Amino acid sequence: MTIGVRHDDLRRKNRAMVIAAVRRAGQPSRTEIAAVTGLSNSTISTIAADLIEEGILAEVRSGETIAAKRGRPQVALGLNPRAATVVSVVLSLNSLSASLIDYSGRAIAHDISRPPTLTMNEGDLVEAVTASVRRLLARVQPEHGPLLRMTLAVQGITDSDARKLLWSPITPHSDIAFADALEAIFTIPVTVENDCNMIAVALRSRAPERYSDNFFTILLSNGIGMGLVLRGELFTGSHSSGGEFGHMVHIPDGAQCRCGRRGCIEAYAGNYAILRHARGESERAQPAADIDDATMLALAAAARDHEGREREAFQKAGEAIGFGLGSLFALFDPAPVAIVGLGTSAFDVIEPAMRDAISRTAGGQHNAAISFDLEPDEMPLIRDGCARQALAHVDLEIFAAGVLTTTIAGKEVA
Amino acid sequence: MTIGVRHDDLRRKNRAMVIAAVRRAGQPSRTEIAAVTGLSNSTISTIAADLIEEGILAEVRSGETIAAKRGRPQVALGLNPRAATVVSVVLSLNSLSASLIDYSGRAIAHDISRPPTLTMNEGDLVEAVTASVRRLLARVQPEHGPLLRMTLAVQGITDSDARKLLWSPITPHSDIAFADALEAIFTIPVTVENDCNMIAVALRSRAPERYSDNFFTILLSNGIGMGLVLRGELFTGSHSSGGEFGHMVHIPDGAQCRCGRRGCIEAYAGNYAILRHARGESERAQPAADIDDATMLALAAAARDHEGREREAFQKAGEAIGFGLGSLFALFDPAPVAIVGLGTSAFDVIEPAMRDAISRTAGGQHNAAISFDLEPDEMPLIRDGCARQALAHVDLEIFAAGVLTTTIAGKEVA
DNA sequence: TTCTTTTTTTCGAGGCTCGAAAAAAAGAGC
DNA sequence: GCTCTTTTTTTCGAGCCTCGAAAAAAAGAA
Repeated sequence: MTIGVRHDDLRRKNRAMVIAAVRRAGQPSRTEIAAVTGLSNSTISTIAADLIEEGILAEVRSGETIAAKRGRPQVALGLNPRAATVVSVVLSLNSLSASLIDYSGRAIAHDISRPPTLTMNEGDLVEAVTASVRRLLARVQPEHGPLLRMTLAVQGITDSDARKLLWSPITPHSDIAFADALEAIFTIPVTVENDCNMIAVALRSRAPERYSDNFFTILLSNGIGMGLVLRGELFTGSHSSGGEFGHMVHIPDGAQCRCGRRGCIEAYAGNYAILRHARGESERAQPAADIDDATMLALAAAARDHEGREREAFQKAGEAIGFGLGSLFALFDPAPVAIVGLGTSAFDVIEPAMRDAISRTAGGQHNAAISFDLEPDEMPLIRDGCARQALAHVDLEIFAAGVLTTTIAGKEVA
Repeated sequence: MTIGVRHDDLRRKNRAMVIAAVRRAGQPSRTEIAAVTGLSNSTISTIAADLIEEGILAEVRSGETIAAKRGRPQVALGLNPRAATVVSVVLSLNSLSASLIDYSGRAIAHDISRPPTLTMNEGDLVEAVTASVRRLLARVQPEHGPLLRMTLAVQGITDSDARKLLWSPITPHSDIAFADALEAIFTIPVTVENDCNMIAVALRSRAPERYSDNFFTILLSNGIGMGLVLRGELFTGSHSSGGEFGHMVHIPDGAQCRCGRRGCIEAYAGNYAILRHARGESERAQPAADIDDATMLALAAAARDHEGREREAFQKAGEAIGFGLGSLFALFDPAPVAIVGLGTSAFDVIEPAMRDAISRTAGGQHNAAISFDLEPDEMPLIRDGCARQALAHVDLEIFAAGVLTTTIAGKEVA
């Protein structure tokens, strides 16, 4: 059952809230934080003083703060960029990108490489990641904060502890224990996350007014991925990474899907499915593993240009996604949807069929009110979401706990 | 954003936790509560003393507590049945049942009537409910606790505040403001809840070891209802009552559904759909509004007895439910499922087709591990869930807040 | 009757938040 | 340039809350 609230939890939670308020608002004053959190000025003052002394926050005295009002001017509080650093690694098909992020969320350095993920063996894949992170760290001056967290985003399914990659389209191998391997080398906590989930995290922090309570992010690429946020929290299922929108059933016993089953949404809306249909191949034809962007852009151009199999293929894709979303809306009520990835470049061809499908479902009653945000480039979102996720862990698990205070009270001088 | 934790919230939360622990465990001792909640013995002792003084808990000195061990015997704590009463009302097709429940969850009295809901006008429907509650209360001796809450369960869709019935198959009228009407008369807070959600609440309290984190309850009757519990909390969508499993899309542009759209799961698995198929009617035939139990039992018997359209109809139903569950499992990972209602009487005919369908979906990999609980009679579950829901409100909003203590501290003697 | 054992209560210490008051840091007015 | 006003931030004492240790209570065991 729920565990009791102990006395020290109180301070920990309120510290976390102050940090979160600063992260969200940018550079709020103590008074603003008090207003937002509902705590008293004196409490915020005390907590802020602690956090500043611990080097987590810093007073920002930029020349132009706000309109010079009468009265004592507000002192803006900001995250101290040197309080910590985190590493955000994005591993995708034939592509690997590691970034060092400071505590305020700014990128310090990147390391980008293009390992042939489909043909590498398991050990080499892990080695590629560690080598990339090593290069990244070697290049950095020591004046940045201590490295406290690493998050790895991969397409595919992870275990519920976010420690292993159970299955991924980028490699034939399964059950790769990335977190263990990386933790052993870099001696900091590591988690392995699904890429679409990280996109959702990024969108929430970028546009909280739109993406807050319930929303979906859908990644259109060779496969169809989904990030699912319910009640403001990432839903990742009870066993694996959940949210397998692409493998909801569209047509029972329908087209052959990459997953081995038939009729999944992905088997109509994934790049391979669109290509297959455009080429006039059978619905049972074996899915292609990797389709380059140029091919898909050419298909989209052809679909836009004239009637024919290409246009039909995108319409089928739109229909599959539309019925899928309709089912989601039946379950969760209409919620904001973000469509991410190269597939957005063909969205004008996809959208009419998609909306038509939605309007034929239970979610369709709000069809007009449903709007789709398009984000063509998923990479920056994934990287950003990864960083946010890692920073959130640092905030909650390390800085909110107030290690320094505890140590002083527990062992050292009074 | 999340609001700060204030000092008095602490006591309120811990009081709520003690009450919850007693409600869950039955008659735990103070020591057991301390162990379960992680709070110290002294804290539990203080809180328990307060709650006893306020008449919320009571020491239970039944002769046979537990095996007489050495040492000071544990004193069992129980909910004081007279601390409060709540009313649980279940309104379904041509049937209305109101129950008075004491604070310990035991039913004190019932009032059962059979109003013709399909033909009544809106005002009469509200009047039927108030009259039933009035009869119920009139019959009760005054020695029971004060009436503090009422919950009304109805099939259909409610608004997000649980105050109105937006749509229901039991009446042609819509937007019925039950909560306002009842609150005006009985001067206690009232909420209107979906029946399947209340089934989920009941199951969680009856078998928490099975139904805790994520689970689904599916009600098979003329329509198909669902209760959805995610992360231990009822999910009710952002706008309406959500969880419209029956209106997820099974076959795009398929059979005519009662909701006016086509291809919904319900259009294959609802009683009217099964009857329609068994009679050899077209998939486009208008759904029947009310089918009596005997007809459905006869269909099930026929299906069990010999091959033919009846059996085929139930198989189609199983397939629709199976693919729907497969999609759910793709989204949420496999989770316990409870099948409720008269439809369970035909479950032996439905199950093979259902399992076969699930095994052809992404959720199918765990097919063997998926077990279905059957609960033929939904009424006691709905009634019980309603009562639990009302009691939970009393626990959290009234008793945990400690009105008495506040009053004393705020205005009266010290 | 005395000793053990276990549960429950009591009591003082230490933390935390709050409100009120004080201090600080500006602009406004003359 | 000085004083007044306004707003933000800090300080301080009061009041709760939880905790651990010790005491009290309530049995069975010897």
